[in-house]
Amino acid sequence: MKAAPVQHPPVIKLHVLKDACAQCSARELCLPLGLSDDELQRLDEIVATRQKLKRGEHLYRYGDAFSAIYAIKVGFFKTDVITEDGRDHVTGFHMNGEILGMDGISGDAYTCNAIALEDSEVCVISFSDLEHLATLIPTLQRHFHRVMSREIVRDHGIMMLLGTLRAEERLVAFLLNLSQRYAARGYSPTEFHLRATRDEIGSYLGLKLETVSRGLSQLQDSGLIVVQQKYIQITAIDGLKKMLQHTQTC
Amino acid sequence: MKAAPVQHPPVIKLHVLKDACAQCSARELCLPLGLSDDELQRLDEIVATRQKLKRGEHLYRYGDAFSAIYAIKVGFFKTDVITEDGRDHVTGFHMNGEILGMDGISGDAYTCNAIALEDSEVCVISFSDLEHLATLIPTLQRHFHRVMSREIVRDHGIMMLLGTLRAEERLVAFLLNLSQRYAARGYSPTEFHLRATRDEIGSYLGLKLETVSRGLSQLQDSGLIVVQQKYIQITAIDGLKKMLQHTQTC
DNA sequence: CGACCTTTTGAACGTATTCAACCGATGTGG
DNA sequence: CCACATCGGTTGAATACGTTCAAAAGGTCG
Repeated sequence: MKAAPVQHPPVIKLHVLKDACAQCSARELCLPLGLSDDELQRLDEIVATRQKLKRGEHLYRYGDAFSAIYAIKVGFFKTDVITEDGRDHVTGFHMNGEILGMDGISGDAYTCNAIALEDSEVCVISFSDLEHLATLIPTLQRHFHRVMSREIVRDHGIMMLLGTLRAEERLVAFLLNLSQRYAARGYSPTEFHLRATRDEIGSYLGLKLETVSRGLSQLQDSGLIVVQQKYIQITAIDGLKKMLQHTQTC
Repeated sequence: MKAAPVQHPPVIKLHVLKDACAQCSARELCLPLGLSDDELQRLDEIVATRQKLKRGEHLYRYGDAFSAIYAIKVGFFKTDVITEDGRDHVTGFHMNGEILGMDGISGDAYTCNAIALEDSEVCVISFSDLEHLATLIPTLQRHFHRVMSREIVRDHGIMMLLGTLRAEERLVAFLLNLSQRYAARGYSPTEFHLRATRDEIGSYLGLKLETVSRGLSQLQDSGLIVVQQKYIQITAIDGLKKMLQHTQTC
């Protein structure tokens, strides 16, 4: 709910340097991918502000005026949509290097809520600035299009999950997806903390929280994972993968 | 199961004029939206070819090299994704004015199949040409971003549908969505032909074809619609809408 | 006209949900 | 520091919903 920042060039130069894209650990997963040093610096210049959020805070809300997209620097977010009749549905979990807010472009207002599930920090990228810069740096334009396209492909995957998988398979797909994304960030692919509650996971997977809980217990009983509250350890990743390749019919 | 059609681009130049965006009935829903006459013409120039497809033919397949997006001029398409283990899932139904192929941008290959459900015609838009032109025409760039964003928002809506609605509610949402899109194209919002089979609708909605059939019969018995095979008449659109607003819990 | 595909409908079944009780972890204030 | 309240998670039993299996009717297209 802050007012749009006035256009002072940032005053604290030291922070800018240390926060710059070039120094960011998420660089290889984020917008700067593939840019030259020179181009990177020009992108840096339009990332006017960074914003910190405490656990539970909204980055933006459904209906807020759209003016920026956000790159997650550190932290973990969920996005959810709400229907007229009050039902809500988690549309995604998002970690560092990923871009939030692209849903807002089409109607000049965000169409979902983005909520930090742990203390987080994002880079605020003015969308009009980004579009302008994209006309000057083809690599940036192309990469931004890839990022949007990747979001579409991701959504198709979730639709498939929701449309064709059974409860336990959905959980497995969810865990493997997290595992892979943690791996891509240099974290352990077999050991991590869920930041989301069973209820949030259930909403994301189209299941009730009890079903999520039962599913996790069952995977543990099968010796594939170890669960302790939000702590997850994958003890047989191949076993999990096999559960998804397993053709049910015939 | 037909072999892919051989790649003759249509040779006939005279058609180009008559097929131009300015004359297209889908113009107001398509990429040209908001362009000046001059800009429109420049867009027209990069739409090198139009392509006709018979019912059942693939516009592109999963894995095909990506180089173009497609604007549907006339016709009706479905897109579906296929998993390693053979399950497939319909991710969308698409009508004139809508853009296909944006899933291919991120990985330089299409990630789903696009199949004509009736005889159709599309405009082939070279993506590199489009990106180039977008750097020159900010309105076009902005609008293309809106189109991609709209696709993301649409997908979120489907995820919500698949994650939270019951079988009959999914059907109602599906019918209302079609109704609204037909209305936007100047067709009757209360009377139309389904181009998809019960099986395809079921795949899209995460239901079995029998459930789709039963659901439609039930809506008919409730006096909300009339069904005759693929012909649908909505006799009480407010009644349908009420079914979605109805808060189930408390 | 006949073969095939799509759709409808019924009955039995299975999976996820609902309702409910309980447990454990976390956090707050006296 | 402990008692207590709260929130999140687990587990069981009954229920409901959609699926599966099956048969038959209705369309469509060669």
